[in-house]
Formats: sequence, C-alpha cells, structure tokens
Amino acid sequence: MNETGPKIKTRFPPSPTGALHLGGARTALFNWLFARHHGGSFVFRLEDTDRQRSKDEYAGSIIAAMRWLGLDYDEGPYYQSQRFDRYRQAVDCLLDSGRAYWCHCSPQDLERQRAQAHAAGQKPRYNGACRERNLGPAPGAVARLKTSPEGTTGFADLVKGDITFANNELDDLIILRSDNSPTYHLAVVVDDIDMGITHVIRGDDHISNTPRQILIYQALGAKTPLFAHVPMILGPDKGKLSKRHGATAVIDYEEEGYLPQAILNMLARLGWSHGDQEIFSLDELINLFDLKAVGSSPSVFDHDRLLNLNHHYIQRSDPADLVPILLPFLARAGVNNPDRAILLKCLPHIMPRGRTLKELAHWAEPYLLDQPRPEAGVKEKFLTPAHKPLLQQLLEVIEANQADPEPALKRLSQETGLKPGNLLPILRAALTGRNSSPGIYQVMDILGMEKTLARIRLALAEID
RNA sequence: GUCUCCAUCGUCUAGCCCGGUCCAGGACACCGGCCUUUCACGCCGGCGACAGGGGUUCGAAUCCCCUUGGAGACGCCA
Repeated sequence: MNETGPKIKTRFPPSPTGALHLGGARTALFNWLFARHHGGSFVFRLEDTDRQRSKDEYAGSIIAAMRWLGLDYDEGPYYQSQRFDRYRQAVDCLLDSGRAYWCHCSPQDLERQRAQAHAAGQKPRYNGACRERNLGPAPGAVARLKTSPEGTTGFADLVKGDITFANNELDDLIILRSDNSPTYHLAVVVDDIDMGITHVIRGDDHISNTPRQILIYQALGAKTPLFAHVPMILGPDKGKLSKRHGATAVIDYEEEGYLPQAILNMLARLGWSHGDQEIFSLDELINLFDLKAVGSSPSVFDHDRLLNLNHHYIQRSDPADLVPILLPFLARAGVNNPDRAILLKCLPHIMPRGRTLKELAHWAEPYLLDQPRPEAGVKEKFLTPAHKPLLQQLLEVIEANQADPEPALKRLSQETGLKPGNLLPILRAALTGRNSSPGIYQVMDILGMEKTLARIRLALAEID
C-alpha cells in the first residue's frame, strides 16, 4: 500500500465554534482514510484564531467525537492560538518583502466599498485604496496581501479537475487583523507549510478560497500542496446541511444510539463509492478508499439509509458487545442495574427489531424490569375482566406443563376454539405489557418459568 | 449581482475518463406477496432516472456547445 515518494500527510482542521457535524466528520474521515491507505500520517489541528467564537468546550466535544468515531491522529491536536508568534513572523516577512502592506481603511470604509462594487455589478470587494500608500502600522490598521490583478491562478483539483480563477476576481485579503491576530487564510497556509501537509482534502465550499491561499503560498515562497475538494453534504431541501434539518452533530447520533461503524459507513458512501458495494468494514474502507472514486456532485443526507445501516450493524453485532453500550440507554429508559444475564439472553431475539440502541433498550425493558410496565391501551385490550377466565386457564395450562408449554397451549387453543392469534396476545400482554414482542415461547424462555407464572398471577390479580 | 462548482430512479449511487455488451445495474425508502401466535427479521416481486435543446458519430447516459436548474463563495468567520 505504501507508495514511493514523499510521505503523504493530511490534516483535519475544524474550528472549535460548535460540535463536530456530519460534514466535518466526513471530511475528517476522507483525510484519515487517505492517510491510512497510503501509510501516511494524519494531523489534527484546532483553528481557534477567532477567540470570540472559539470555545474550549467545543474543542473538547470535537476531540471526543473523533475518538468515538475512531479517527485517531498521528499529530496534534495543535492549537492555532498557541502559534500566534509564528503567524506574526510570517506576516512580517511578507510585509518586509513588499508582498503585503498596511491598510488603514475602517470597517465603515470597507462597507462602502463593497456596496459600490456590488452596485457596479461586481463582486463586493476591497478597492485597494491603501495599496500604494506605503503606510505603517497604526492602531486599527490591518495587513493585506498584495495581489496582482494580472493573470490567473489555478490548480489541478484531485476530484474536480482543473479550476482557474482570474486574479482580478481576487482582492487584497486581510492577513493580520487590527487586534494583531492572524486571519484564517494566513494561519492555514502557514500551518500547512510548517506541518508538511501534502494533500488538502476539504469541502468544496473552500474552492473559492483556494486561489487566495495559493497566492499566500507563493508569497511565502512555499510549494503548494495538492488539493481535493469534496462535494458538500446537503439537507433534504438540497441546501447546506444545517441544524434546521434535525440532528447534524455527531454527538447527537451517539445519543440516539447509533454505532460509530454505521456512521462511518454512511459517511464514506456519501460522495464515494466502490461499485455496488454498500457495506464496508473499516479495513475495507482503508484498503479501497481512493480520491479518484470520489464523485463531484453534492449529496443529500438520507436519514433512512443511516437507520438501515445502523440496524444492519446491530443485527450482526455480538450480543456480548452490545451489553455494555446498552447500559446508558437502559438507564435513560428507567432500567438501572439490569440483570446482565437476562439482557444477554433476550438480545438475540430483539436485535432484529431494534434499529438503534435506544430502540433496543425499549425492546429489552420488559424482561429487565421487576414487573412489566403496560403500554397504553394494552390492558384495555387484552387484560379486561372478560379475559380473566382465559388468563386463568393459561396459567393452569402453563403451570401444569412447565417443561414444555407449547403443545399444551396448542391444545388449549383447539379446545377453546380460539385461534392462537386471539389467545396468545393475552399471554403476551400479561408477560410483557406490550402487544408485540418476540415469539411468546421465547419470551417465556427469557423470563424463566418462575417469573412467567408470577407475571400471569400478577396480571390476574390486577384485573377487576 | 459577480465568480466558481454541479446535473442518472424520491434519496445514495454504478455506468461516463477509454462512445456500441444499458429499452440503464445495485442500495435505502415505498408498494405487493411469502413466512408467521403479534411486531419485526428474512425471502420473492413491483414502482421508479440518463434536466432540456443543439451538435459530433453508423451509433451518445457516455464527447462538445448552449439553455435551464441547483449549490457554494464573495467577512478584521473558518
């Protein structure tokens, strides 16, 4: 898998201004897979130059989400806020060499310039007022990169192909803010140079940023990395995926009871494919992942598909592995300190019907509680005074045939002239408090004869 | 508005680079059937797409152009 040539190095640089969302997670996954596939390394960096919006708690939650997904990194987390000296040094270098200059325009000036450009049918931009003024630093001043309006800047994108921008579309972007902090464009480039990043794989909302960043690489005299812009993940309305589409944070899915492997599989198949294959283990993903197979059109996130994948992975899990991760979900459903043996025993029967851990907990609940908690309508439908004689008969038949109640129950069905479909739901209601469950004989087996009989007696006692 | 990207079933996609094997394949969802003591699982079947228009060619989902539509960017956010 290792290729000759320089070692491949990718990175994932979220800004800690919110939780890790699905789009970010997929970007991280692609970078991670690409690095792992090529035996390269993967760098994790927090872009927290905006001190107003960056929060430590977000950094922590992003790190936790990465760990939960299993996306481990070889370097980092680096924090841009700890590298301000380095950025300042780079800015000074650009200033000294005349590739950058001080600009004294106020935010209000800029606002006016943008309005003018827009009115003229142009892209809103800075008009270069301070470009040739040779100004020095001053309170409120910013440093801008001097960009030639001549020519074009392009790059060979690894997923989109050749992309070219006319330089006169670009304005002189700010690289150092008036509070002396570096801007995003400057900081990413300096970091990617310093950290030796060879491949920048990111969302295609960064395409228009790329020529500007290439210009910074050039001004700094550095070699540009290779770029791969991955199409975005859209919401059902085909707009940028956002909170109004429901859960978008990775952590939301963890709380809903999704398995990391299902999320990873889902994310990998959004934009990337390998023939008709839908299910991929992590190893397969690493082996097969290739930027050439990444599509160029955006994709809508389909929640049903994720549910289906999650169900797939749950069904194929080892029940013993499910027990520990199910505990928090059971606790939230009101089941504390469940009997693990019973849980393990019922799991194979409920795994086909629990698509998430949350649903699994719901299905497991009747067997773990001391007494069943009847769901709405169940008592009224199956445990009324009219059912009492039947339930009494059921009790007697089961009690008399504890070793194997099935044949006796079938006989009862014949004797009473009641189809199993009319007889057994009563038993189910008494044993589980539900109108659906695994097969009734399996339910009795999970519960054990002692509890089975006790629950029927309890139901009998409660009917009045 | 300007620039850039994108365009196959409702959705994710295969096929497109290297035109014929595609009256377009798979998956999810949906519908129907089977299995069945319930709900599921499972199995079988069905519905369903090359955005439109021009070229090029014996032949185009595949190549070219235009139109339309969608998205993104345009910030002292990242």
